[in-house]
Amino acid sequence: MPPTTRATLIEVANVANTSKTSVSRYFGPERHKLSPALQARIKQAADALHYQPNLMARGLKGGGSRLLGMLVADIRNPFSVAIVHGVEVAARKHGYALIVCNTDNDPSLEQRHLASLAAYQVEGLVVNAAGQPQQLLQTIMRSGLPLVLIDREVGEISAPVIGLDNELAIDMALNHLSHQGYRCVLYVSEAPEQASARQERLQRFQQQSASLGLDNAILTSLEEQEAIPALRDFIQKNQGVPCAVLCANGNATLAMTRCFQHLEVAMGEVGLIGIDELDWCELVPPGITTLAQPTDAIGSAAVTYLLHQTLPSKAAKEVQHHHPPVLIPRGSTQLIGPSAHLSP
Amino acid sequence: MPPTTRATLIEVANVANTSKTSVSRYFGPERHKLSPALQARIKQAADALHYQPNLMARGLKGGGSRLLGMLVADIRNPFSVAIVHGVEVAARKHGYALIVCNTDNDPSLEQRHLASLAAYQVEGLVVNAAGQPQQLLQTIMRSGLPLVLIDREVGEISAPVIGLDNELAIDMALNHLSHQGYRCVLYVSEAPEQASARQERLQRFQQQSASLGLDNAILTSLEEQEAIPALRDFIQKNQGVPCAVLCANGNATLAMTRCFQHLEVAMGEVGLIGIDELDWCELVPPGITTLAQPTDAIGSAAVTYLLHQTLPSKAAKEVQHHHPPVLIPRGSTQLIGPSAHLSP
DNA sequence: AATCAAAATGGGAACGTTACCATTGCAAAA
DNA sequence: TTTTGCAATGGTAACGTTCCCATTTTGATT
Repeated sequence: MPPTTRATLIEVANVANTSKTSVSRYFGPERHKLSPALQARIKQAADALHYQPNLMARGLKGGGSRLLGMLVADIRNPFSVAIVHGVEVAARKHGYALIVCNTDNDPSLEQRHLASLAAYQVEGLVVNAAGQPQQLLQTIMRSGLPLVLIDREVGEISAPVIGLDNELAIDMALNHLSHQGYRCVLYVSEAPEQASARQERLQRFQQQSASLGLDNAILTSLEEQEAIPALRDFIQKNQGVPCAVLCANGNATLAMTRCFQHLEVAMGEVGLIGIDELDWCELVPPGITTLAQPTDAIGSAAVTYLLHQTLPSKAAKEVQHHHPPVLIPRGSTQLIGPSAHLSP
Repeated sequence: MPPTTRATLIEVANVANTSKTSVSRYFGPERHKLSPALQARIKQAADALHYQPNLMARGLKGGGSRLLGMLVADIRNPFSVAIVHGVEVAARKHGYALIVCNTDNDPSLEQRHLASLAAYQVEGLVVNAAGQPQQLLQTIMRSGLPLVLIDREVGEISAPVIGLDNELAIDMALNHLSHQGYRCVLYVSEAPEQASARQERLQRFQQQSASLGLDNAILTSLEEQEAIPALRDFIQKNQGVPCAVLCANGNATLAMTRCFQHLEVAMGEVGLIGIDELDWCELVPPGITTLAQPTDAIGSAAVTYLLHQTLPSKAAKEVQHHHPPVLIPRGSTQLIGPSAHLSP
């Protein structure tokens, strides 16, 4: 039966008949400096005692806490969860654990979390921001803590932003719609002021829909009172022309799905495509076409970037900042017949 | 401009013209022992230096790491996420941060995570287990680390299990179905061997459906090859009797939704109710009736329990282990007319 | 053999905190 | 006045690790 208290470095050293320094080396990056014989002795002793380094002590002395911190605006948002998952997997692969803090979109909570993450001596910070905690982030960056932003910029902060290749995503969506025969597109997004990604997508949409010769319209509210009439008007104004709706993110897709159902518009007859892949997109008949974000790749890139900052050893190999989406075509962009109309 | 390196206790003490002990007391539970004057001086100094206690050092010395660990079987499962959210909120309320480890249902990963959480000196552990890491958990419990299980038992581990009141949930589901006029029920669950919650639900279903006088059938596979014929047979055998399907969890609901769509069975005409509330349940027309788990309450109860173990000061106030679900009625259990049949 | 460099190992100090015990000051009890 | 007791404060030793430097051992070179 193992003792109730955890074994320490010193105990291992005693059992292995060596010094704490050597044992420390064995568990650190200098193992190769030990003779094979000593290594074997230490391994045996450590196994026998079930030794595990105390990360608090390590973190204290400057060996690094092996902790990464992550700030998430809304942990119940499937996109955020997917990113968390990606970050966690990547962190683990590098021997780091992850403290996840959910801010529930509350800026003051965001501040407190940020402070407490610093208190835990995290070695890097992944931020998927809700508010604009510029000041605090500025301070943190100045303190030398590596920082990476996911999906959206924060004010003037000069930290890298890792996320979807927004321009490519819009291009892919429009190409797909155009290829499927749709000729005019309604773009639906939440208010773009607060989030740089939304702005990029919107701007690219305006450019590209024009250059592809597609009629276009824009809706920047998801409130039913606005969205339902907007959708109805859009369809009526374009009688006879195959219309489609492009949703800038999962929330927009959700809202538009409701609108389609409310107006009893048949998906496909009017096209629907959304950025962000969600569980239910394949369930709502006839299935909603989406552009899935490569969340694992994004998470992994974020961690890679952070660790390159921490250990300048590895040459700052370029980390990819803009990641391409994956098109998942489903029934909602299947135009029935080349010249389908709204029924008269 | 704050210095690039973080202020320490000693620096604060110097500025406030006092000793580190007093500063330490100020940030600990003994603040009241300090005179108001000294408190004010310390506060001023700490604010000026942006002092924040180094939790690594605190954790080392034995003041507690203020960390809780959580093991999640599958972080992309919405139910798990909801629990994580609940635990995180509750932990924060008590001044604790949460390290979330996702095991992706991989038992070996589970073991490694468990070990590493111990290495971080977490003060308590919330486990939503995938495998049956009995041995490791046994060791951990013996080491005195407070442990709480969510949703399912693990082998013989004597840790408390906090989760849904499974019996009540089944009762509520059956009562609802019966009240809506359904007279025979197909119960769908994943293989119940591995998870105690599934067993409890299944057993209660057998008891209660009998005692309510409902015909019943049971399906314990979600594979389409099995599920589709099972559903078809169930409906055909009960021609003329209003039938319903009761899904034991979100996965089952998902699988059955697909089966309904595949067989073109109209929801409502054949009832559908599921345990676990999911985003898309209200989107699939006519909306799927669910029993939502009170995930925040469950998470909060878990944390409360853990902290009561840690600080035996607060009398071990009873923590609730079985939490009642919330019924969310939708169209899928709306029987059209009191004597609806399958269309002939 | 003698010398030297390099490799392998060990000893102590430090990291920032809290726990424990000692000291101080001051008011109430003798 | 003297004692006692309590509240307020301070000093020192841990906690378990890593880092720096000193020491020992090894093996190659003169």
